[in-house]
Amino acid sequence: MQESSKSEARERVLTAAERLFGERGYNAVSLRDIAAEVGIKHTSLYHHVPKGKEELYIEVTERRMERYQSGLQTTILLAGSLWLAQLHAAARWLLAQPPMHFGRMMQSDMQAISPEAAERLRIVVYRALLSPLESVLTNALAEQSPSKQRVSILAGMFLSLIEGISNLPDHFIRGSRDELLNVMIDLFVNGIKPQK
Amino acid sequence: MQESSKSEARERVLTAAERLFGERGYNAVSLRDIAAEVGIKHTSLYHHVPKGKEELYIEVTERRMERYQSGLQTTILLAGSLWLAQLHAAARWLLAQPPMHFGRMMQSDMQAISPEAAERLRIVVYRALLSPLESVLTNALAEQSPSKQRVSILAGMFLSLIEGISNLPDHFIRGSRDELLNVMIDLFVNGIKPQK
DNA sequence: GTCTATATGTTGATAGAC
DNA sequence: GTCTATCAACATATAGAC
Repeated sequence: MQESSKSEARERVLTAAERLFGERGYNAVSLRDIAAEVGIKHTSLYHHVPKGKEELYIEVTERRMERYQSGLQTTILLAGSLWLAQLHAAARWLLAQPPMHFGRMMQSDMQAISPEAAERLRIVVYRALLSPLESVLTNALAEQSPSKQRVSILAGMFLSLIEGISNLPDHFIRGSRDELLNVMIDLFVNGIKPQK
Repeated sequence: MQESSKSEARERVLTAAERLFGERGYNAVSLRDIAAEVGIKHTSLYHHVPKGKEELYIEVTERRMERYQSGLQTTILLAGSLWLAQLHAAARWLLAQPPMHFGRMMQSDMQAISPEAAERLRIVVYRALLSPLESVLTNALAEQSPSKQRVSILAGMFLSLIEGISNLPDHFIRGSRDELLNVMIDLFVNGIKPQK
């Protein structure tokens, strides 16, 4: 154990990068910012990530997405066998995480890296977030034996609704985000009309 | 008419800036990009917008939002008196526009400008997009006499669903975006269950 | 693993000629 | 209104010493 092949210095770099990229996005984070957070000079980063900023971004984004996927799956598993409870649990878990900034990732960060890397990452991101939700929705819609296509679309819309809550400026949130979550789930399950 | 106080050269600058900022976001557009589109040098921009890039961004974003507001209102007005038709018309109109990139605006562009300007713009953006939808939803929920609060939230979620469609990578769109629109409206009105 | 020194490019901005 | 010339600041990246 005295030789951690994935050195712990490198781990500190990745952790800092993941946090900063996640919070501010690709363009708004410089290598100097990341290095400063770790307490080293920015040129030292190249020892850990020889190919530079883009490689760093790709690596930490993949890490992050793996954590999203397993976190979501675990949350759903622990929520019991009722799909409505699973849906609530998934939404609550997602809102408890640092904001995804899904729209920014897709429309800003992906544009700033190479097209090939962007295309790969887009798929990774969608798979990580959609597939756990798709399994829940397949249960929810069991009596309708819905198409995989439709399940995917509904899962995407569920994510959009979650993301919308994060995008709201504070002025529009009188109550807590938990209340919004309930309104959101109600909308998703029953549509516009029933207040409850 | 021979003296257009708002000179037409300035107009060309604003038009180019509006398009580029809208497509790529604040950080990804340089003053040189905008100038090149107009066919002038980037230093000439300062004659039209003395305070520089941020002023330019604020001005064109406000313009854009005014057009969104009036476009939405007109669309809804022309859609007849049934709220469901109004909702469809609003959604179709929004999807026919150049993508809003709502999430990117809120999470990336707003972060790149001064906090005071960002706070003002956030409110402008939300008012422009939400208020026309709120009027439709107030009709839709008439029999429930819903709170203004709830109507605002639902309008925001409607926008999130629209935005979600723009954020989807092409791989996830087998059919047309029009089909997605129908699925989306169905979800918004009836919830998850009815296939239709 | 981290440093210093350095190369190279891009950005937003100003001054002043035409 | 547009230009040229110029600037300071900041970015990513490389080479090599310790």
